[in-house]
Amino acid sequence: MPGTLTIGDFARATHITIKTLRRYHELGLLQPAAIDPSSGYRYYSTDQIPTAQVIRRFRDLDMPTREIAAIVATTDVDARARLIAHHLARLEAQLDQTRAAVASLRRLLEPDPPALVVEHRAAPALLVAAITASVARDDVLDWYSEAMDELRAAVVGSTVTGPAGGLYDNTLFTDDLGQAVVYLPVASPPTTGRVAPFTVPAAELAIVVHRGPHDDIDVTYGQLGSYVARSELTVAGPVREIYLVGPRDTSDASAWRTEIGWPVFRTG
Amino acid sequence: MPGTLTIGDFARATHITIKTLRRYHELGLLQPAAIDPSSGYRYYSTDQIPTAQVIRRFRDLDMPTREIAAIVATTDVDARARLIAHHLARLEAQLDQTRAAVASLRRLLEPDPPALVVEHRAAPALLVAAITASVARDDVLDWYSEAMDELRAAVVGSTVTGPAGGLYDNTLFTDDLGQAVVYLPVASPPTTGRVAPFTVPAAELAIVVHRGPHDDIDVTYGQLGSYVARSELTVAGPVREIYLVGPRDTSDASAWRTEIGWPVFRTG
DNA sequence: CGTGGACCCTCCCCCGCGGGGAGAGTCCAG
DNA sequence: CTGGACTCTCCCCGCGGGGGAGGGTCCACG
Repeated sequence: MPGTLTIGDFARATHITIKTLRRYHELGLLQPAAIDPSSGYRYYSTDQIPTAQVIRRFRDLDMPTREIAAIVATTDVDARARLIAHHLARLEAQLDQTRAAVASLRRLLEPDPPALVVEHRAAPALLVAAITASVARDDVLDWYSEAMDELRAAVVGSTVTGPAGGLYDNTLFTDDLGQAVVYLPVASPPTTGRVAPFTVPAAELAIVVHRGPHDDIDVTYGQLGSYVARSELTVAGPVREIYLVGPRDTSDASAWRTEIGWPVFRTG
Repeated sequence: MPGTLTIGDFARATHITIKTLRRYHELGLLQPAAIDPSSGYRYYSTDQIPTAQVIRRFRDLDMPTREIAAIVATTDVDARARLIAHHLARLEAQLDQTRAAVASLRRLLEPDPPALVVEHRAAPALLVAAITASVARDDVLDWYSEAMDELRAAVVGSTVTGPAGGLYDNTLFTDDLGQAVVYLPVASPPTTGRVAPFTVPAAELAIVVHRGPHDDIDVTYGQLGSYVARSELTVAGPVREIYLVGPRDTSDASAWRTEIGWPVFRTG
């Protein structure tokens, strides 16, 4: 039959491996035009070559096969454009992340360990307006900025009595999933949507201030952690962060200040 | 013991999951400072925190764990720098590839199918200086440029009687691995290093010329493949490419011309 | 000093995307 | 008709990581 290709011919025409073509078939990404019911042989049409090439391009861009399947299955031009745009946005984000990782690696390799100043403080209980949720670690940043927007919107009119902060469950770091709280201290916390009054409990804290963007914050965490271990202290409860200076205050990321508070009590 | 952390403490201090720390241990990437022989408990030293953070940075940059292991195990600064530079080069290449894929995707989605001109030609046998090897598809580009440099060096003094070319086994496209030949036609082919005389066999060819950089070359292959299928022809032997205009001739990639020759014979 | 709850252990299965290879069936030109 | 090229399915492997079961360990509090 003219215009019909065996899987090998199709592989030659598209530069896609036979193995991969078979997988694309079973994933529903690229259905052969015909399958011989007795032999199971796959036969492709020449019309499918352009589709296969589009698939190849998207795979080169690391788009997940499920999304590619959605795109090639969609005839609606707008929906298709939306899917592609979504993926391109993800690529952008990934590029940014790579750039950030490179930069912070450079900083890390600089033989310039800044002095570590750990402060101990007995923090009293604090009444705040808060949003609480169970979050995965990868989602924390997105979740945080959304929640903080909602918080700011909920407290307009009230007097904000201090910098914003957050409490992060230990399991967030050990298991990539845990409770997280973001809060704003206000005189009389409202109850709106996800926003609810909350009392940050009193605690004995070991505190260190992280300077600069958060790409490096694990380094500061590490310093604090090693201080705590050396001082024979033990962790008691969720880690606290207080955002003394943040993106809302200045666009100069190197001026940001984040207080990290580790609830401790003396052991042994 | 001060300065000693359980795996959970270490996870909190480094922001690396317990699961991942255990994997890094069994991969030999990050050995715990001590292991309780009776309980199997892993204990880490605070000194290991910076190492762990370096590992995390490199993983963020998608460096394979084996390479990271090599880096953290090496005390030789130069060797370490070489390893890092190597990975940065790989990241660069990856960025280029992404850019190319995006560009060619855009071209592909433009509804602008250029006219396809397929020529038939009975190519006579041709004596050439050639390098032959079994190559994986991912390595073809690197292999090609190395081999071509070696060829050019081997034929200085001889008269080059035509454009460079290559022969590519079908299994290169169906299985990602196959024989590849690159050649330069010269009057009297030398034998030096990998370079040896070779006779490109006579063949009946279906020929199409690909215009522009090779990012899109699979599209031209697809057009030729679908022509061959519609014409009830069948493939007989390795695909041939002839580099009429290439990077050596002009840096304007859109001016490049590559002849693709598909050995065919009439079927049925 | 006992005990409960938090913590840690190993082991196995899962994901996506792809490759290697065995063993058997199919296709088709000479 | 036959042989060699082609194709089929099935299972295992790689990477880097996650989920969860089942069971042992640690230690502060009562």
